[in-house]
Amino acid sequence: MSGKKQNIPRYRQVYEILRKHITSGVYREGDMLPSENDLCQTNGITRPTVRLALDQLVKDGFIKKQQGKGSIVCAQPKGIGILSVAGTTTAIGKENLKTKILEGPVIRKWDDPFVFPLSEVEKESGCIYMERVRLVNNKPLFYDITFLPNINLPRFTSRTFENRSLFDILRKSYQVKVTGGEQRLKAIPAKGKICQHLDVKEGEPVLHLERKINTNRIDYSFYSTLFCNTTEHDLFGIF
Amino acid sequence: MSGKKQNIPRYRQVYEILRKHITSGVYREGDMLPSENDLCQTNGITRPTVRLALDQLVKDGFIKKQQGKGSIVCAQPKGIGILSVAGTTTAIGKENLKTKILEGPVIRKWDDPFVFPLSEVEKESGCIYMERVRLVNNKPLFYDITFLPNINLPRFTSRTFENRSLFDILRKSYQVKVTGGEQRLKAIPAKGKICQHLDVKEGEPVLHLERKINTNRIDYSFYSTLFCNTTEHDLFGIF
DNA sequence: CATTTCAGCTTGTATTTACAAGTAAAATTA
DNA sequence: TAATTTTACTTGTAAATACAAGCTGAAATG
Repeated sequence: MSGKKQNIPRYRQVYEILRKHITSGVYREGDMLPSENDLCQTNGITRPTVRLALDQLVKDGFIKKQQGKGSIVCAQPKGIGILSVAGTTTAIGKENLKTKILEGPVIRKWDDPFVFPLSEVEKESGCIYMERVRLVNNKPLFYDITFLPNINLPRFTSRTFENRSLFDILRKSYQVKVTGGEQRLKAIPAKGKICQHLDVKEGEPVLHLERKINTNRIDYSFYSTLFCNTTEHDLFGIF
Repeated sequence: MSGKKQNIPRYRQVYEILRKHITSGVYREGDMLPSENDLCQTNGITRPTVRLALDQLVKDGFIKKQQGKGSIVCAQPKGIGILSVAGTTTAIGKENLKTKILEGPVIRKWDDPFVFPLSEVEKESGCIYMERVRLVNNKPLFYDITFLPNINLPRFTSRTFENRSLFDILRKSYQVKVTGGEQRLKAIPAKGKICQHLDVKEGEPVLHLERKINTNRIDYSFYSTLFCNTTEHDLFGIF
């Protein structure tokens, strides 16, 4: 036997297949996807199941649907897809992205007060703290401070994060999948560490995001404070 | 008879009812919604239909679901929900929001080049141009420039927009519903008209959004350039 | 009494079936 | 030929049904 027999839903499997076909160029911008009935036959499933897969693709911006015609493949966004669900790494592609660790991961107390309300369990457990800088073409783009509740993440602080995706590590080593979250953002003048890490002048406008990121573990969320230099790249999102 | 007999899908009706119950406080943060089977009985529909309504509520951030337990009502965001689908008006509530028209709506040519690629039809038709300022508690928050393709919107330029929601007018008078869109954002230093309209100092950081907004009319999108003073309010979004 | 088992609830996934509504091209009609 | 109608496709909405999987509390067990 090859791998462990997982129990991934059929609609999820079909979603992954179609997504791969789109990102790898089997279907290109403007192309029609096979009709829902075709996809039923091809994959041996029924229409409601196919539609679950397609709904997800619509939500992620890969296709748009038109009644009476079909599913049309969309252009892939060129910006930085930080606003949609997916880590930074998948959003810009691994080629030009480097991750530098500035601090941590270390276990420490939460900031008090913290930007988002914390449960008692979270407060007691303390947090895993990490500071990173993401560079695109060797220029600093994100200055990212991550806070993870120190709950059931054995040996986390001794792992290597340099040039690795946090989301990937969480998913593959701890079965923690990101399902969504909330964010608030504003434009602020750069100062202090932000200037230093993003290589911008004092007072220069930078984007400031505060994100709460939810996972498949009920009541397990983690938090990220993010500063972004948007002079060269925009942030991109669909809604 | 009261109004015209419209043909709104059942799942959409149920969505509107539940949404109203949540926003008006019938259900409060942390409350459980009735179970899916209860909602079936109450509304005389079946589970797949109920689930369509609930899916939409999840997407909009009103509830979160947990297998084995139920649907839990979420806290309503306090920021400005500009990043999710819905106009600014519904996002902050009508109470404190005023809209001031600075210019238009007038029919004119598109900017060339335009931020988003335009189809030939859009280019030929010209655009309806409008500049507005949104004030919260009488302080300017958004400076909004709207571009609508001049296609099949009779008498649009002679309508009154002062203190009215553009999304509402489009939906009620032209049956144009917003279905989603894409946006790119960055932090920029304020200058010129932006300083003037948002009442901020030259060089002060403001948020700059470029949005393409899709509708239920196929191939009908409109565009919005938005500057936001985020010193007092953040922008809020879920993903 | 403490622990385990189980029954009854919840949401998640999936099938099958049916018809409505929108699109486009073929077939018919003037 | 040109305009109209039909037909055959597409996606959208909806019902009825079934079982899996997760949660909770009551009943049975040690």
